[in-house]
Amino acid sequence: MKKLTKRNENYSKWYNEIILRANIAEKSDVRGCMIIKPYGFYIWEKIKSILDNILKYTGHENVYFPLLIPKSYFSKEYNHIKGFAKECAIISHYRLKNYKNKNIIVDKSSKLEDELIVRPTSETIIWNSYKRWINSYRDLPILFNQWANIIRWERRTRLFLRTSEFLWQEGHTAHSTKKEAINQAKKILNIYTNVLENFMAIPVIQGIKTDSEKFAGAEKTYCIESIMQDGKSLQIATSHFLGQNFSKAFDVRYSTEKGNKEYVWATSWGISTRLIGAIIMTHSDDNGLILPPKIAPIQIVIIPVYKTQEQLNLIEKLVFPLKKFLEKIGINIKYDKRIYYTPGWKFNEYEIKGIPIRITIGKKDIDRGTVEVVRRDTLEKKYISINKLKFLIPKILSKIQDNILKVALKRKNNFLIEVDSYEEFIEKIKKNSGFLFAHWDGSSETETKIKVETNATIRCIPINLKKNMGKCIFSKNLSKQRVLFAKSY
RNA sequence: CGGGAUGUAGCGUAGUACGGUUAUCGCGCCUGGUUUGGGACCAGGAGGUCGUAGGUUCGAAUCCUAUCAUCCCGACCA
Repeated sequence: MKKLTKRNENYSKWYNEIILRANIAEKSDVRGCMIIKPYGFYIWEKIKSILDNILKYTGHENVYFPLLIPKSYFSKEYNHIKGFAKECAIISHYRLKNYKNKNIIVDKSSKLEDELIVRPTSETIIWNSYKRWINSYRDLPILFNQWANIIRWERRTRLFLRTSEFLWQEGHTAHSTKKEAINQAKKILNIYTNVLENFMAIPVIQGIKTDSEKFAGAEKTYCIESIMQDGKSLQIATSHFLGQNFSKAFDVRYSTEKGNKEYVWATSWGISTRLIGAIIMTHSDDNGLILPPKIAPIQIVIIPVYKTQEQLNLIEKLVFPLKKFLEKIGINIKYDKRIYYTPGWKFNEYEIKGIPIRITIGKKDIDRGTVEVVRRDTLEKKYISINKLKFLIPKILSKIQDNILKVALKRKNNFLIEVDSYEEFIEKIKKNSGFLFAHWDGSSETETKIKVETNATIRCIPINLKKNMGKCIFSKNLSKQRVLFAKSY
């Protein structure tokens, strides 16, 4: 097997190769849809279980709504469907028939009167139910979450970053006050930030989308953006304050304590399998994937090096108790004694897969009472005495977790550049230099012109970065604060 | 939807200008043996309706027509 394409030679080729070679996913015969393989799906399951626990702990409940949505529901919220109309899959028939021999055709007599839309997101079908479930202030808040797949008919797709079908989590909440709904949207943004930074080691920037970039149907879209190694921005999560748009469209009112009828306030929010793309592009290097220990399906791999059965027996006398001990404290270990692959082959294989720690044990080690321990993030090789090993392993795992966050954080800060002239802006954006932090006059016209001329968009109006007055780099008009421009995935 | 290109084994490919034995090579796969501390080696083996359909011809991967699919560039993209 040959080496991976290097990142600085062809970043997107490197990205595609790493997914195939690490056995995370592959393209399917269905255009724009991918097959997520066990190793990749395990990463998704880890992310899912971490977030799911936090959501449950903070009072959210999981539900499941149908995949298919009657077309008529969509027409109730015009702004919302406008954003999705061009990428909806429609079910118009429900039966096949055998034409001649093996030629299967659609049975035209099975045409549906009210066609069904494969969900691009579930606001409409969920709000149709909220109408029946919400009558009183006592019914609120409703904090529902759904783990599901959705379809958006994308013209151009990339594994994990933009696929026609993807897996996600969509939260849909209903509240009695505007303030509570806004707080909910912000709270979710913080939960996402926590999962990203503390578990996936991906440093992020919290912000608000401009009108042109916000979710169709939302009053305000909060978002999380992250910068990838190549200097392009990736939208990682969104949390929408929907105002009363859906409650008005679906006529969802509740009786207040005083007996008045009020429309309820809403939020929706989601993260998707796109996060797997973010992990790859945040942490990995030219040797392959680098996974944060907290979400790695396998945290440690042990590779025996042996010539005879007697040697293998000696090795296993050490390996089995160690494996048992570490598994007991919640560490996932793989012991790979396959004889038909050489140790050298395995070293490369597990490097591509990004397994945080590799332990090699051979006759030499047994004689010396040590094993060889290699960290995936630094590729640093150490010999550690067998006695100390079981206590040091958890420490090394947490060091790796900290270190890759630190590296990513440093890169993010280097990519964050203040720019005060349009000339400099154009020059930097040509080189994909990351987030350009520049003054903007707040108008959609300026935003569009900059986009047309430079291909850069306003990724967000940051929440936590300093605010000061200035002049718009494009129009020279007054600007209240700097915003983040970047090229994005 | 506009412009360009490509379809040959699981993957990557040679062969196509100018039609002519049994369609080339590498990786991977299977069997046996030797190996095993950074992608081992030797020997043998399996695997193809050359995207699909039609046409021209004594003869088509190669020429013609249609069709399908994919990729790239653009447009579009909460």
